[in-house]
Amino acid sequence: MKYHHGMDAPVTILDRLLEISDLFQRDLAREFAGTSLTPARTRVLWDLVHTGPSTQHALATRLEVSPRNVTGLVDALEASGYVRREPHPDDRRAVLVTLTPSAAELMHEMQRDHAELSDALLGVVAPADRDAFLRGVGAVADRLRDLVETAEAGRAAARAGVER
Amino acid sequence: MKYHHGMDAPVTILDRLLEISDLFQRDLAREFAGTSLTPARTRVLWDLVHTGPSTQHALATRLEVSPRNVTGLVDALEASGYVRREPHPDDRRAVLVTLTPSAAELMHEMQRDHAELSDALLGVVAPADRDAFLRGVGAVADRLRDLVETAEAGRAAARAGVER
DNA sequence: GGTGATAGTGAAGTACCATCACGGTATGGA
DNA sequence: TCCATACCGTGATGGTACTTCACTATCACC
Repeated sequence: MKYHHGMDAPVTILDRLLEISDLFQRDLAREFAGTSLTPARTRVLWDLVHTGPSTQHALATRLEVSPRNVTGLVDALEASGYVRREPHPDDRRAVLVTLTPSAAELMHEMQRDHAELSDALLGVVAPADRDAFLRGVGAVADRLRDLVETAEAGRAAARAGVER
Repeated sequence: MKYHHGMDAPVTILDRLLEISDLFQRDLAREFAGTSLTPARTRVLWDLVHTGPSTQHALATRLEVSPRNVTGLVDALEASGYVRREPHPDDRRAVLVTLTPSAAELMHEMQRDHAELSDALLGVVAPADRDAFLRGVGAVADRLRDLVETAEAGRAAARAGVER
């Protein structure tokens, strides 16, 4: 009973939840293999179809990445014809990133597929279990969100106190 | 009713599941901020504590990445003192990647934390919902695994038929 | 003892992300 | 009106995570 590395821990719910996300991301990546779309670039398009034309700064804030990174992502998307940079009507510093019609079409299709997949997955849960399942997932998500939030707040406080 | 980009789609279960995974990964990243550990390198350690000393090739197979990539990850882990490369007893081409004692300790601690978190999350699900919740997560994971598997098999078949 | 697979790595390239420095623009006073 | 300051985007630079291709060293087998 020293190393017991062969003693595989049982598969926990957390493992299952992580596996689900992993499978989904793998599927998404496979879907766009061969195109110039990548997960990060798709995230940009996904945001744009939800919020409409946006400045790069706003995009960076919502996606929680650096503005510099957005520049690169938009560069790639623009080169492939998914988005256009248009001048901002009343701020000459900013640009408005807008989906091209074909990209908008693609993203709407993706939204439909996403909703369909979600329904299909819910469909495999036994009807009697469905409500409890939804409540459970919601409760876990809420709790985790809470945990991460306080952890980040704690770290931010520690940083403010100790550093600089 | 043309673009309705402001028309936010409702949050689906799939969204929730993805959010859970995202939160978890964010928490993990935050935990190792400041150290030389990163998600990919942690994955290597996680595998090693589960399976014991391993060749890089076996590691690459299990993690589903290229052997070349494993070289780089092990380089970094070795430089930071998490693993050692030891000669394989009966194959002079191969090396055995082994956890250093302190890294083994760290990973066992991580296993405990992981199990604890999993329990804590299950704990926030109402007791009456728990069984249905577990069945639901299992069913969804199984179905998704199935979907991804057949999708990949289909693509592999198409590639074999059309290409080269 | 040669031949073909196998283990690991160098070289080169892509994607994603960060920070820092800088130029252009907006904005709110003095 | 003019200036300080804050803000938008991007060039430069660098790190991590991944890939494929070419190459060496070794193994395994006949």
